[in-house]
Amino acid sequence: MPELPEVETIARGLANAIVGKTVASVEIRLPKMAVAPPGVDFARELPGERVVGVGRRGKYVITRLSSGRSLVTSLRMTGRLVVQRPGEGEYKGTHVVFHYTDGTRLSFADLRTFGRTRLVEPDEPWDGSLGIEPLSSGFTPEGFIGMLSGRTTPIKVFLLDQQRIAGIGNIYACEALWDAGIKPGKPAKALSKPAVRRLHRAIVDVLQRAIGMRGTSVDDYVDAEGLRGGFQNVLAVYGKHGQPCPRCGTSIVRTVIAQRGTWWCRSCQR
DNA sequence: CTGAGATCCTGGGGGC
DNA sequence: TGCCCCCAGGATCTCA
Repeated sequence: MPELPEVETIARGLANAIVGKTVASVEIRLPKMAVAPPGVDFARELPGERVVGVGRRGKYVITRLSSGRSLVTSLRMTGRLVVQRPGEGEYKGTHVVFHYTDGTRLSFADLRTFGRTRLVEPDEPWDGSLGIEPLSSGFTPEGFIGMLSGRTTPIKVFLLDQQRIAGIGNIYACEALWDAGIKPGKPAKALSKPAVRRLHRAIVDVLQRAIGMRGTSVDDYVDAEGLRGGFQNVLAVYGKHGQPCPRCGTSIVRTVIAQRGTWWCRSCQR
């Protein structure tokens, strides 16, 4: 499931691969996957648009177009954005295909069809409810302490709330909490200031390390070139039910918090 | 404001 | 071997 590091890796790959290309046509096989403002025909409006940049906000890939419009793509759990050359085979569950004038294509595939790509007008404030970027300079330890104060919600639920911090999903929430030695179910307001500082550092550190390894492929995540990431090889707790904690050797447990699988060490996460 | 629960999907795992 | 059941999981919506 693509989270911030995976989406960052995809966006960087796309920036290398499709900036400067011009859309020739768009094939929409599953209409719900391609969303446009009322009265705008997605497939009809895009031909002729040139890709001028690709970036990321939270878990969204943002493709900026020459008209000033953007394509905002959410991959959810099983979405893939892969650049393909003429003749390359299709991914299963390919629902939207952007064909460029040079013959290459960008395939948006998603087995579970939860993903969406949305055409956004130049001034449309699409990300108003998204929280702070955890790798931005605005995300500070002191600011994080303020965000958590008074909140009774479990710290893990807080980390997953995209309206607070944008981009953290289940994998990196589990890994950061393990790194900081914090119990996932602990109420946010009950964390000591040193614990919040450790968690702040752990979040930034785990996200940066994961970007360095081009993301985590536990399921079917691949980057814009169709390649798997490497961070699944260094995970400490995520999906490690019954295996020894890398820090203390205690068996990792799996519990459920807010309907989500949660892996952690009962011994060194307090 | 806050939180709980439903919803959307399909592949894969468990049970038998 | 095969069939059925159930479940993961991010974002969004409704409801309390």
